[in-house]
Amino acid sequence: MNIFADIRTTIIETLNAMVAEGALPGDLSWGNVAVEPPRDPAHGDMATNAAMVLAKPAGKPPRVIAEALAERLAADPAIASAEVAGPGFLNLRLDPRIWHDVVAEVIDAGRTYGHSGMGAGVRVNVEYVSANPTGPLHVGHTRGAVFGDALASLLAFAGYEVTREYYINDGGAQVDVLARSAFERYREANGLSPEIAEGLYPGDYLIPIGEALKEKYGRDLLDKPEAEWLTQVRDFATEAMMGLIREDLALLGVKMDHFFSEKSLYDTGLIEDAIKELDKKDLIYRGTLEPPKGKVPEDWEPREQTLFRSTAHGDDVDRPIKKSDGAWTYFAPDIAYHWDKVKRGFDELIDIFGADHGGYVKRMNAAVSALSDGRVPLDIKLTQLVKLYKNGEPFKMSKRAGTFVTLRDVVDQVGPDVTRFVMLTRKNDAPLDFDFDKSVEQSKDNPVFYVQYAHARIRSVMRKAEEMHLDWSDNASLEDEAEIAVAKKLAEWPRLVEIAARNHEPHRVAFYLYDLASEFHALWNKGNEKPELRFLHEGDPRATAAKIALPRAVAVVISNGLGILGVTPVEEMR
RNA sequence: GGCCUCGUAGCUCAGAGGAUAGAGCAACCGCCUCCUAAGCGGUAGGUCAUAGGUUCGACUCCUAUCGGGGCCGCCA
Repeated sequence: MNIFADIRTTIIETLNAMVAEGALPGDLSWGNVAVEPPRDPAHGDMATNAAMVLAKPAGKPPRVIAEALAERLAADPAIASAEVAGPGFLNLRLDPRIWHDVVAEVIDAGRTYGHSGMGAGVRVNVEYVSANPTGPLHVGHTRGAVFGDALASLLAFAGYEVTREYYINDGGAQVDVLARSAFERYREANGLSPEIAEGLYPGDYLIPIGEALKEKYGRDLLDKPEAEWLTQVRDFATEAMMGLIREDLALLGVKMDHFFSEKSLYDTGLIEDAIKELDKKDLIYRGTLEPPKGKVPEDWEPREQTLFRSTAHGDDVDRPIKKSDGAWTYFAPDIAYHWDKVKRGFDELIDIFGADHGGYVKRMNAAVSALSDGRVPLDIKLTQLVKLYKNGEPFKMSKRAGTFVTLRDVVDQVGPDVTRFVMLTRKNDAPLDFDFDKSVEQSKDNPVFYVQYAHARIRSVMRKAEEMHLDWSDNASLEDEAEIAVAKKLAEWPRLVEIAARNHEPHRVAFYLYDLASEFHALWNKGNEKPELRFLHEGDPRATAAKIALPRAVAVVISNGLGILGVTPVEEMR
């Protein structure tokens, strides 16, 4: 039940009736007709802009249309009143019964309240994290992981068929570097001193890998030339790193449906296939790029390369897909990977990139557009930097000094729930300040606890109600405006889910939960002044059952919302 | 130089083209013999960076400018 959608349907039906009667011309489109909560509650329960958007195409003044619409809508039993206001808004007041229906519906639907049909039959692939398998995940990856995971859950909640996917960059030069770094640790394990040359990965996390290599190979590899051990060590180290990464993801509660190996693309010839596919569309050619404008790299010299005509699909310049030595560029397997996604039949693709990969958005969009002939939309969401603080002071990180903060560091210190919630209380494309101390602070300064606290309060009350052995009722007693306000907020949930899903913006869920918790806390405190508004009424199971329905419904929605964010709703906070 | 992104209260941030732009923090004033005060109510705080444009209507869309951040052939 989405009362905004329901009322919109009523309005559309009424408009169609007006067309049938000749009160409106027949060639109108209802696409821009919106029904939304009014900013000012004094304006009623919901408002529609129908008269204003139809005024011009219908050739009638907005207020004339609004009056006619109002008259008809007022006849609907669900609508208590319809008033024309301002430039042509139609403010609707609903039959108060509707709020009782909402509460009953929430309790009845439980975990499914807010589920939407908007994604029915739509297969969407969400690719996120996709960190190089060369070390543990760090803070930046954490944000992408949380964001992608919440977005995937949100889309699933909205009815989409979602696949969560991780692209393993195990085919490029960086895993060779990993192998060489691991080999030094292997030498170290065998009592030799490691030579961590410039460019190798210095991190301690490779020491156990060196030990494991010694365990497996003894001293056999020590005197062999690189060519003889590189592949084995690389595969071994890559697999170990992916094991590490899976553990990190598990710490955060992130589950992937599918890990896709870049290396597998080389083995299957999919890259050649993908490029052939582009070639068929006349999008591959040999050519020389213009030097970049402005600052020209010192060693720049014109070279003939194999290029993808990405400008034909909205990119700024064509992109090389082969290096001058004939090897594929990084972009080529990416094209193949996305082609594979298209071939697997996804209707929509979503990629989560770090902001530093923003320069790749246009070329990836061009590739998917070309490979799917524009049929499959690709939405690339960029997650901005996370700035770490400790008690208000910037927390310095240095890769060189080895003091970069890992996902594990963060989760160990503040826990997965806080990590997730904090990272979702900001739009993905806005930089995020993350303060280790403030994020675990148990105060209203901290939205996580504010929302959790609302849930805990409700559960506490419900436990006490259990002891009264009452007949749980779905029929809520809603008299006070504070109660109605909470019920109205609950009614907005299905609409919020659709908006958040459509925009690929899970942070809206976090902000909604904060608002809902706020309405709830206000109602709770009103019980101090007006004891009749309390949820528990000692010796009166009937009154208790009626009053407790509303908070029960709130707990359901908070639980559902936190579920999307991947945060555990707590039973108790003491 | 080009592209992307951001610019909203002192601070941190919300805001599907809709009405008088909203929260939290900080400041000030109140509320616990009462279901969890980790809470609530109130006061104060604004040229939505700037200038144009699109239209019934712009914080929102377009153009230009200013400012912060990111990226910019054969690295990933």
